[in-house]
Amino acid sequence: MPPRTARRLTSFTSSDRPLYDQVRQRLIEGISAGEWRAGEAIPPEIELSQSFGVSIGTIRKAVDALVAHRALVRRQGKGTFVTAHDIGQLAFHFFHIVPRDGAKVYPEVRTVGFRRDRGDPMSARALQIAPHDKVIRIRNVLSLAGAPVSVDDITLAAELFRGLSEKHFVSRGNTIYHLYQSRYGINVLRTEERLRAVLAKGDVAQHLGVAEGAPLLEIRRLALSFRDRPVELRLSHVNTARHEYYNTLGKGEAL
Amino acid sequence: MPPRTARRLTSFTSSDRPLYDQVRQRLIEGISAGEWRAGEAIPPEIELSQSFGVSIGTIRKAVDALVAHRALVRRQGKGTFVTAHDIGQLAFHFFHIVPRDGAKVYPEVRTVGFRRDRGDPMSARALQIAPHDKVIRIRNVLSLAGAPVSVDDITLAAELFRGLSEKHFVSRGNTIYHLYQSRYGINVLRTEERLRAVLAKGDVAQHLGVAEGAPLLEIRRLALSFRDRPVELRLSHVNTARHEYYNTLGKGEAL
DNA sequence: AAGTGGTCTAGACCACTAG
DNA sequence: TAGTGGTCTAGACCACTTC
Repeated sequence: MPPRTARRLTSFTSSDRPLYDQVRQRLIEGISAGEWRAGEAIPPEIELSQSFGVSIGTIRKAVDALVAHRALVRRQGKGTFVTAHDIGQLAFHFFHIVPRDGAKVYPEVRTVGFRRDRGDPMSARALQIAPHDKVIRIRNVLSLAGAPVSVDDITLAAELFRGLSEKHFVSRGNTIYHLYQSRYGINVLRTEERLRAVLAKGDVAQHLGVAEGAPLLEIRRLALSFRDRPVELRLSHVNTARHEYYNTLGKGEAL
Repeated sequence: MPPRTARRLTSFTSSDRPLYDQVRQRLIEGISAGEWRAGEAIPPEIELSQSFGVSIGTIRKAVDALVAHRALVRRQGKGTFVTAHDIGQLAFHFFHIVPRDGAKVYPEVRTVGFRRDRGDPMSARALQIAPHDKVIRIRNVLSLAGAPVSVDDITLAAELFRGLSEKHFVSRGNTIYHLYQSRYGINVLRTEERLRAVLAKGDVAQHLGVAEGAPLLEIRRLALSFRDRPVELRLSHVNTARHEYYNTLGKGEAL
């Protein structure tokens, strides 16, 4: 066996980071750059192993990390694919409003507002854009089993979503993230959410069909892509009379 | 090299589950049974490898899964330890109330109620005990920076926590889970939480120092141990005027 | 120096998918 | 049958901790 140091230098410049970490980084770059798009397969492990000049075990360790982050999915006998935010269980990964009794249902989305605007200081800071850069503001009303449950006010950096228009929001389901991915190549990987209880008022109360002063769950969500790049800011007001926000901390599966 | 099948039979009865899965299961059993207690080290990998009759790589894969679930922590050069729910970052893993502006602070806990009772149907079902089995009910008031923020009503199966008394709750911090672990050998691994917005009333409002009808965040939390065994049911009412519930979905670290 | 976990390799064989 | 990911092994060497 040739000395490892020599081989490492053929593919990677010297670095103190582990090899699998560098491979992981390269895969991320390939996905971000659109080299492999959502739903497409990345090259087979053996091929990656050869082109990167590392062992298959190292490739597997790099891929493992990306699978854990839901950036990739493995399918035995078929290949390893870039995660697609299609309708399906994955759509629920970032949608946590469930009926207090029954089972999960797909939400119906109705877009009631769409306009271009200048960013306010709060949004701009969250989205990491300049204070008065252009933004797109969308208001959606989400219904479950026919009844309105949540009013979502979405803010996007116009820079990232050129050419976005109201007609793109006719699709079924909560998969705006699928739209981001298929049309703009932006993969939402994780979100940060801040929840509070507030009192209903104004048009939000009207949309939800509740009285002013009714208790609502307020959710401020920031959606992030690779390298924690901010993608979307969303302010939701949820009527929790018949629904609730369900969350599981620690790995979801039992040990 | 001897055939793998022969070796496998020396340690494991025939099974279609992967070896690393069986090793993982055995480690879980050892921890649950108190063979290695919280904060203690499990045997070194090479020793496990020999006693289980599998390769070190297989041991590592089994341990990896337990580390991902926070049941174990690795410390290079020292060993692999059963996770201890001591004061520290781990205490925050299940505590998600943060100031809306400032940084995280340790909550001060004051126990204002402790009594033995019979389970109501709801609690009994969640804790998986018979409808009228004995339970322990505790009420804690959590304060951050001196101001009361949350009223927690905790229900425990008396069967699991024999001899528990009010005086055990004098400790600082949110680490009731440390008490469960050190005194009863029960490791809380994950929680399920259901959040709603409600209106303040009665003694809860008084404890929090808010008017009746103020919006509060209600959290119903079920804490689970190995094999999803229910440990604790907790009903919290949080004043989110100056604090909020912070949650991150998808792996917490950036890619 | 001894002992621990962390990284990496090379290769065998199994399980699943597709033509 | 060929190609993919999934499991498992055996062993080398590195990085860190402790004595």
